[in-house]
Amino acid sequence: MSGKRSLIRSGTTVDQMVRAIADRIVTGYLRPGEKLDESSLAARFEVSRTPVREALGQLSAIGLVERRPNRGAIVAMVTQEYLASMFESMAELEAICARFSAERMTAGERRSLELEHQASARLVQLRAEEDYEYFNTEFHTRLYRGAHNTHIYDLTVMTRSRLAPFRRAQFMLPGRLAKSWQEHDVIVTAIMRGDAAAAGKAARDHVSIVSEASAVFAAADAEAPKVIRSARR
Amino acid sequence: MSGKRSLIRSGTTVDQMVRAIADRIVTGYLRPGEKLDESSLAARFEVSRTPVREALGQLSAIGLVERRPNRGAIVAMVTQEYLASMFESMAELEAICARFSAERMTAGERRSLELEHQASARLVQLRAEEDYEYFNTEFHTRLYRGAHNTHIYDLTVMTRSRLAPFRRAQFMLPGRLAKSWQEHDVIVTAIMRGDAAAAGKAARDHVSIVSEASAVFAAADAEAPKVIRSARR
DNA sequence: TAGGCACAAAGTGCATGCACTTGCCTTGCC
DNA sequence: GGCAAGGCAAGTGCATGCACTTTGTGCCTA
Repeated sequence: MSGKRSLIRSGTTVDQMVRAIADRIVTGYLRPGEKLDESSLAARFEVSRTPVREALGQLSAIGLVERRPNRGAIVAMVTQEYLASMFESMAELEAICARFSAERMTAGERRSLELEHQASARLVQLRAEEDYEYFNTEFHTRLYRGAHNTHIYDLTVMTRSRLAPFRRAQFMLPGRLAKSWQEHDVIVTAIMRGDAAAAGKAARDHVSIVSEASAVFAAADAEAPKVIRSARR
Repeated sequence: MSGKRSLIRSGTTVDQMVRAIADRIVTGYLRPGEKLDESSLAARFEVSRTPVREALGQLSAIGLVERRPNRGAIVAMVTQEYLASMFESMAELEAICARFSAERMTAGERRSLELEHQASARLVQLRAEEDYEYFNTEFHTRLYRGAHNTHIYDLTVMTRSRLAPFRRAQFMLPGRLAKSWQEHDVIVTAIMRGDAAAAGKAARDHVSIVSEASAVFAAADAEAPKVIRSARR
């Protein structure tokens, strides 16, 4: 085993496990409440239980998984109340980022924000949900970076990843694509004007709307946390 | 060894290690840059390296320690730039908490906030830095809780603990005690009025001032990250 | 039939051991 | 005397093993 590993490995084994498991949680492949069995995960990724345990520990430290002593780990289940608090926080964090972005983005950042935003209009016309989803993520990341505050960036990205499992399919709601673009447009305009207050408010409103759109799915998820033992390799 | 442990243990061994190490970091007993040797820590706490490793992993996940693959762990060193970003985030987070507190605190929460605040005036007159420090922490925690948003609470507490090593001795600056109380007073008054905007602004300003006060010490710390191997038991 | 008791199986928690990496120090060479 | 190569000690990374906890299941009893 020792020899084979080095071919696959990029960081340490533990890091890989953290990324692998986090990715499956964030993308919704592993669902809230689902059991995370150490031995199965170890077998699945062809490592021993030790790095799996460490990975689960780290994931629980950042809140993506929940660990009950002697009773194993599950993908973090989130109460409706805590979920709401995360959405609200997200709105506030994005508001801060937008505000700071309006004040601090460099000319280059502003330009590419605007360009990309205009380019994405096409995706809306084409109703290209998948592609727009990708662009949407990029757009928000630009805001986070534009705030020029690394810690806010960290907090925001962290919160977003914890929310990710609950905001899948937000663009499936009819007309959501176009509305999203228009809301982005308000934010971009405010930032280009350097109007911090307006940018903040627009960003907060935007997220609030997304929250409500997502809440539907979140509720559905919470009701039926099907426990599917991941079997395939 | 196996038998003896159970006497001491409260949570799992790993949890204890996390708390123990985090505590030493937050209180400044372990200083930024200081080396965290797995074997020494294991010996010191009379456990094997495994739980120590897991604890270090978790602490690195939340940013309190830094891990270099194959090269051990150190107490997280923070660049001046990142430190500044944390202080700025803190100001924004506290502003959010204060705003929400003004809107959402229950009558009981408002009452006890005000009472405790008034009571602390005595500590200022007595120049009881230590006691005031404790009260100060309580005061801010009340704000975080008063926001009635668990996730914001988590983010804020987390950021505060990461800042803790750098804000020691903030009340040693002459006159800081009285000024701090007055700033709190502005916040309390705004909250009692239910004036969210004013409360937010007052909280932000308050933290900004603390940041500047702390920055002095932070800078001093960063210059001389003495590596002291913790020896006592 | 319901309630509990004991035992078994599964799975977690930690200790230990070994391979590997890193940094330092020595040795030999120019 | 300076410098590179090689070897050594210290320390990390992961695998494995064993003890302990939890949970499920069958059997016994009232």
